[in-house]
Amino acid sequence: MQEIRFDASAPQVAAAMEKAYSPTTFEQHWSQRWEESGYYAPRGEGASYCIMLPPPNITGSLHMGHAFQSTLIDILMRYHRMQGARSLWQGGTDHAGIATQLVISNLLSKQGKECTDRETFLREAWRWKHSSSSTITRQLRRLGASVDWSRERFTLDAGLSSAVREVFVRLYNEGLIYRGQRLVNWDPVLRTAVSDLEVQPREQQGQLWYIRYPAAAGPGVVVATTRPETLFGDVAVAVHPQDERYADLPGQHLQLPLTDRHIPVLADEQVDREFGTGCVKITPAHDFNDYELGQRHSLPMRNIFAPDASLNDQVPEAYRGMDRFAARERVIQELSRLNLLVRTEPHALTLPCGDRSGAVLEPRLTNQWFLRMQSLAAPAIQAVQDGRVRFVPEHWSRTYFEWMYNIRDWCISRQIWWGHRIPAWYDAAGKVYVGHDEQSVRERHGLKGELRQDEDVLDTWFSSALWPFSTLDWPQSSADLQRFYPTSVMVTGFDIIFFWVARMIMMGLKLTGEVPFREVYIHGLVRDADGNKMSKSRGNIIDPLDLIDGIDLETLVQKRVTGLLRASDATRIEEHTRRDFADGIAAYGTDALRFTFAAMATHGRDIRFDISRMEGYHNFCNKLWNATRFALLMVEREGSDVLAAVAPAGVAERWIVSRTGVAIQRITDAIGVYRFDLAAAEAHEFIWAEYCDWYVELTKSLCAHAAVPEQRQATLYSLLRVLESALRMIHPIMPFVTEELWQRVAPVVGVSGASIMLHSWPRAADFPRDGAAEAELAWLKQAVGGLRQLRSMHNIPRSVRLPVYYREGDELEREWLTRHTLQLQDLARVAAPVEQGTGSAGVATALAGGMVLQVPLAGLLDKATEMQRLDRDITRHRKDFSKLEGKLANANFVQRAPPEVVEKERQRRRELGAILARLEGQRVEMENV
RNA sequence: AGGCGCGUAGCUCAGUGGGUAGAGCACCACCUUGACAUGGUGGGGGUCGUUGGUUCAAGUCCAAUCGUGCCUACCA
Repeated sequence: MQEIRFDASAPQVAAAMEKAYSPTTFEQHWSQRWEESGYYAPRGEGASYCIMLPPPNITGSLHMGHAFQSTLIDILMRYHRMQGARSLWQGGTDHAGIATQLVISNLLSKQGKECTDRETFLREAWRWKHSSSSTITRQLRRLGASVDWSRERFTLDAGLSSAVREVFVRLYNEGLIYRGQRLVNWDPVLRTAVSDLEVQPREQQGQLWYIRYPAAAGPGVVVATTRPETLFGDVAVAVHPQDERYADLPGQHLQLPLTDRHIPVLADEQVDREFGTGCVKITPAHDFNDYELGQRHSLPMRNIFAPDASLNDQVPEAYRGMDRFAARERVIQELSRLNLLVRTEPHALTLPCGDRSGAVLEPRLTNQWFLRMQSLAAPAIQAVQDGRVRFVPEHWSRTYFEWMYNIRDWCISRQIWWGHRIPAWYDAAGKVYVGHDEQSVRERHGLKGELRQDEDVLDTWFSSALWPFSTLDWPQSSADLQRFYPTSVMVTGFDIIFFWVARMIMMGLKLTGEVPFREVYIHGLVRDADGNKMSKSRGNIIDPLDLIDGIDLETLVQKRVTGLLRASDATRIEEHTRRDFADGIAAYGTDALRFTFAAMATHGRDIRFDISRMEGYHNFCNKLWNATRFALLMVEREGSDVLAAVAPAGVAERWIVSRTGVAIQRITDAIGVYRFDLAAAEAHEFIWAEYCDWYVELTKSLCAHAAVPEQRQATLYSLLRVLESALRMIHPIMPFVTEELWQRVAPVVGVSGASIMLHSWPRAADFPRDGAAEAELAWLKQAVGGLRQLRSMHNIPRSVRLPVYYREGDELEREWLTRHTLQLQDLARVAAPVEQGTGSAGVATALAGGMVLQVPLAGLLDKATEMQRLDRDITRHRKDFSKLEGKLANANFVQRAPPEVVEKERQRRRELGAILARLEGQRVEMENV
């Protein structure tokens, strides 16, 4: 589909451009156009390049982390697409079991619907999913994310669900999945088990209670505990076998307070003699350490909690049905009354909390499904060790190894409804059968009687771990699977190395025999300007779309203070918001946001989002916009086809071409090593500091003085040609503005194509390095800079042209002076022409290489100012010079440093010496004026 | 307790095989010049946390130390 939106030969193109960059006028247009035209789909026959979008949660809306990550992925996708790779960004969403079930339950209870059966709940859940799950994908489109939406997947899709069952069956048949009664982290609010990774440790100031357990005869012992209510689950008290204080205790029995039970004292090395009294109560059903100790000593397990962590019928009648925390109070009261509470002391402890519910978790003995990890981990460790999977930055592999070496079995069953139901069936006798579906189970095992499917669903991360291949039709060996798997790189935050990366590698290797991705690029986490994590409760969240579209202060305040968990936070949040965003947020546009993300994507782990930085990059967009407007205006003014240019390129053209090649190479290299910050910095530097500040300015001068139209055309051709390539080299970072401008620029230089995003990546080889031109321009810049400084320091108004004479300088420099005399006039406001000077009395000087540019004081310049300026320069140079002298006087340096380094320093000393001599001579003369 | 980071200009951060410390923002001065005041020109500002070591040479390598952050484990 060929589409030329602008006819560059029509004179109104540039004139029709808005004077100021205004992203809202075109961004959405292009994002729709690209998607409708199918540009996001893989194309061409190049090598495959594939990235899996870490599937966002269907409950979610786009936050800064998503926006940041998607920007980085999109930079990679657009870059590789332009490099000619057959590129696929596979997108989709995750059903997020617990999170979604929570959202929907809340929704239903708000509507007054109490949902007590699975079928109704799932019907509601799917209805909700269909109506609102596209929020985040819509938002991703606004970012310009070039995801191939035609292949969008959802973890509960039929195909992906079938893959999940297939994996479950295979791993079960191999004995890697097993069911058993184990102590697991139990969330009493959600009433489900969760895995170790879903536990959020939270520090809290608690208490340590010292409780006396009387012996049948004698005083008994004192134990220390942070959870007195669990004493009802006690089955023993343990001491260290070498603890002399209690040497005679093991074997004796104690009276368990508040009950009529007696429990034994036993000896175990696990006991820490230093802690508390050195006697520890053992509650195997409610503590992980006690559980292990219980196993060793074959102790009974007494489960005293119901699923909601209220006390069950294993406790004295008075406590039954009581909430665990109420029970704690009651236990303490009672013990105190019975004089069994010896003392209480404050104690800092870390409580395990559910990452979704926030509830304090209880270790609880339940039947769960587990995945054995040891044998899966070994090859996954190997894959990273031998480089089949490479972490960037490399040090994250340490974190990965650390976790993998100490891996524990994964509890994969959840007692909720929303998710992949476990494909296991029980017969009347409770015997379990695992298979794809009930039918196949019956056939395989010849079962006639009633079968009941397991009520549990799988942990969401179980299906996420399969995402790199389940989205590509695995277990079918599809063409896409062949082509795109293993995928190229996984882009994600360090917070989910374990959740995602590690499990994907294990599952990928186990089920496909291949790693799921060859590289893992770990990016930092976006924080606010003060380095705090962004969160609703802190009220420091920024919605990426507000940065794109803008938002006024009042709306922003409202947005931040509604829906808070604690209403008391509202005042503080409002205050901070009014302070930090006094004028609201301007509509900066997607490209400015993306450029900011790229610029911040260093290899550190915290990314502080600074809105002033974004404002600067929005200005950069404007700069680019206006540079293009200027270039097109120049072409229009010329009124002829710049392609007809026949004159050989001048030195300025050769220079900008050379610099363009360098910029392309640097950006290419930076993206290759995931240094988006360096790529952004290079683009910024090249476009602003080289193209705009120098080449555009030179163009004005060159065109104004061109003797023949052909010269002008040659200059303008380079102006446009370089711009066209510059647009391409920053397209991956800023897709919208580059497309909008490229559509206008490309036709002028004979580059055709439907879209910049389908065009090729610029090649450095097309912009050859030109050392001679670079040296010459460096000289010119130095000359201009010197004269400008002189003007500025002496406060000479712009309107006054400087009379300038030259002295010294070699033949080459005199040639350069002649060649650029007009540019010197225009850029440094020099009065033409620059003649050879006759003396040095009464002049201020600027140095350009070996040449001295003189400006007569003649009432223009102030002697005292000039003396000051000279002194400043002399001081600086002398400091450098003496440092160099010292270095070169050091025999060790001269002997041991590489000869080329020594030579370089000698050369520098010569130059510096010459400069210093001139400055000092100048100073003597100035003094005599 | 173990692991991993970070400490460079007022702020946010670069600094690539050791060889002249950089950018953006902020600040000061001047300038509405025909792409852009969302701009231009010039300028000020850092003994690179501290101490020691290796080296001819250390922001960079090594060790120690201080500060700070995160992760994992433990916490009766």
